[in-house]
Amino acid sequence: MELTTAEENYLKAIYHLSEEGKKSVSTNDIASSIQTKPASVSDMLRKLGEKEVIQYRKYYGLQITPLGMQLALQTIRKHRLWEVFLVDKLHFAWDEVHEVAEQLEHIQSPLLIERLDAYLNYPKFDPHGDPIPDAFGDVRSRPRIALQEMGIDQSGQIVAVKDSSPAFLRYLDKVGAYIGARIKVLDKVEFDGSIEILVDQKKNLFMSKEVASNILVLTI
Amino acid sequence: MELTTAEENYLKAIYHLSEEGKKSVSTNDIASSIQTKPASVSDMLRKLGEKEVIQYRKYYGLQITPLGMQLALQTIRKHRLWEVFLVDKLHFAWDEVHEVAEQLEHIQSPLLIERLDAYLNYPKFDPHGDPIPDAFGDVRSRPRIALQEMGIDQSGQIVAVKDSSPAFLRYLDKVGAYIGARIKVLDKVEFDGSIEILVDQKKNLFMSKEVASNILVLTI
DNA sequence: CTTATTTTTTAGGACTATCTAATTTAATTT
DNA sequence: AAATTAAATTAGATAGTCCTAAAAAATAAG
Repeated sequence: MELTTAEENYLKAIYHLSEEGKKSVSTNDIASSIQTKPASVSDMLRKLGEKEVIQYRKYYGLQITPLGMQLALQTIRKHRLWEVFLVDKLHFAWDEVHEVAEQLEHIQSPLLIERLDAYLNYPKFDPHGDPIPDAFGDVRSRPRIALQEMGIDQSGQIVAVKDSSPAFLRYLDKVGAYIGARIKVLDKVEFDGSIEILVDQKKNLFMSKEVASNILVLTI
Repeated sequence: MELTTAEENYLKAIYHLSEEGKKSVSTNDIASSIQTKPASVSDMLRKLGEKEVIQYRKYYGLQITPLGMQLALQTIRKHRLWEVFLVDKLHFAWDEVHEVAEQLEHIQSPLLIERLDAYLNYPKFDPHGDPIPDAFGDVRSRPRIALQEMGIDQSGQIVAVKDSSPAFLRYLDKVGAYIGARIKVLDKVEFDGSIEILVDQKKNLFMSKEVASNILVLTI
């Protein structure tokens, strides 16, 4: 089954909104997440329903089907592999990759993705720490908690951020709290919720609770 | 100035047909080179004329403008850089790259192409031996002659093929007459026009005149 | 130098994806 | 429960790209 670029973008948006734990995905949510008008979304939902990648009853809402899930994960896989390529090989910065990956993810060539995956050494996470689905769409996402939730003396590895705005990513880069960094909680201040961590066994870092709650850690 | 994917494809086809030495490029030529109908071509020519990438007078023919040339060369640059990437880094075979490069060439990101160029070490030729225009659209194409035209004892380097059909490329690969191979003409048979060459100073190879006239050599 | 043929263009339609404005349905408030 | 508000959908346009069939222009043939 073949989807157009627009259909892939809608389906990806639907998948992401579904994953965010929301009980149901609204037309307006989709419209604002892909910067289009609700009327366009209604049109597309009907089409996606006909293609059976979502189950859709008008006015009642939608549900992504297993087929739709599979297809969305393939697109996400491609997006994240390209991000790894851009950062690891072409030395793009975290906050420069998204727009280009949005284009690259629509290139149709199973062989290309297979080879790219091998070339990048079968990465499991993208530069933002999000897991890369495998060729079958399986995501082995290890349980992650917010840095804010960790206890004193607990150790872990930074694997993702919730807020991936360029400003936030640049801040993290500056202080050395990059994806993959090993950290240990040294102290937590009850009063303001701030936290002190040790990064890579050498650098002490203070963080406000706002920052710490945006950083996801894989605990050891 | 921004062109759509379809416009880029038409312009590229026009550029290539113009380069083939034909005095003028016909609507039918364009139609068959991009596998579409003449009616669609007429439509598009009007649009390309309005965008001033070609000079177009209906029924009289067209001429590519300096602007159009510049844009076509940028697309060709991207196409060929991607081909180098696919072959050098992802180990695609010569005859597997074209279709994928056709898609990749339309990705819009000047930074991406700049970085890709650097990553590939600023290649001057693509895997078929065709020259890669630089960022300004300049092509420094060295004079090349058909292997068939070389004299006995003359040396050179294979830089391109005229006929790049998969079958022909596979044949070349098999006999070791790859792009970049250094060769020397050992003998030429008057009778049938066949030629004997030494490849990489170690392998003797006999070629019919049909094959030899399809191989382009940069003489030393 | 007319007629026939080929080439090219136009006319009109289909399909995708988008929009604004109007309408319909659902949810909320009083 | 009726009225109001919010959300979602449909109607009707527009723009891009392609098509088939018909018409117009240029070229070739008799």
